[in-house]
Amino acid sequence: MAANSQFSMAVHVLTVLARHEGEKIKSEKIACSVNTNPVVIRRLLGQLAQAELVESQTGAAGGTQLARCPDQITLAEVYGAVSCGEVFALHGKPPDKNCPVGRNIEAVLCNLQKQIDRSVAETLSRHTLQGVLEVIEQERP
Amino acid sequence: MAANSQFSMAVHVLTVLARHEGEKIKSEKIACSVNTNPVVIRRLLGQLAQAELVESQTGAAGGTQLARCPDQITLAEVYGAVSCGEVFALHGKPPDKNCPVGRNIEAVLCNLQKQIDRSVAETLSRHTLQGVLEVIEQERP
DNA sequence: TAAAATGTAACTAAACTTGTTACAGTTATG
DNA sequence: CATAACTGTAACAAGTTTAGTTACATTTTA
Repeated sequence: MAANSQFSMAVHVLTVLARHEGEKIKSEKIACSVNTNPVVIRRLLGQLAQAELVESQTGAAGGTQLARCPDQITLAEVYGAVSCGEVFALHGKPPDKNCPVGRNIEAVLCNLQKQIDRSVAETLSRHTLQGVLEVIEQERP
Repeated sequence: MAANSQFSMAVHVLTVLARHEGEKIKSEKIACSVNTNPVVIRRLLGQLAQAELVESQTGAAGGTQLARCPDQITLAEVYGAVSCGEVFALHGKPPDKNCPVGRNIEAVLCNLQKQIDRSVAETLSRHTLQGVLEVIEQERP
């Protein structure tokens, strides 16, 4: 189970909201499409709300809707919102500082990590939620 | 603890080997620099050997050395060898196929995943072990 | 005031990574 | 040839993370 599919879920959730722009959607309805528990969805929506990608309303007749038009939400923002963390982890325990490699490798890896993060962000910023929605609508058999 | 630092460890291990080209290095010596257990290193070396990046010799006076020159080993190969898996995971449970989004979202995400993998590989292929080694040697105070 | 929704805390279960011990197999060397 | 010194690998424990679930306080509509 442990594999972090939050980004996948987030894109899914936002796409469902995008298909119903203007409407307020209940967490239970989204959960049904994602095939999970409504609480899992609400937790995820909390993160997306913090990133100001969605807006929720409590109370009866409450629900969630997009905070912006789908063509103004890039997948890079979504990725940043759910903060999947880094692509690879640095050393758990600190390396031996008596060894030249151990002393300097972390800086190298940290730099590498930043390059990869930028590269991933750049790739994702080329996609918008609108683009995803269009593929979905178009691919419907 | 659970965060997959195998790529970091692999780069570390290979850099240590690169610093001693031609010599056979014992897993215990590497483990000392990485600050972990020799068995962890040997497991990692097994993966690197399968990818033909290193060669090990058993028995007394055994050890491991690089299978190629450091300038002919890219970090993309290293990343591939330890197979950290994908940057994000697809859905755990399959989405609801009655919903248009649930029916088609996986294809979209899968495609996205491939794009990101390519992007990461492209970034990493710009770095060689030789390059890492030079930074390490140069940064020594 | 009651019903219906979100927000959130707490707990469980499953999966994964790392660390550790133990031991079989291999090889150099006295 | 016997021993010491390595690698390779299996098996297990411990810690962390994710997802799922239950429960309940809070908010809002009707």
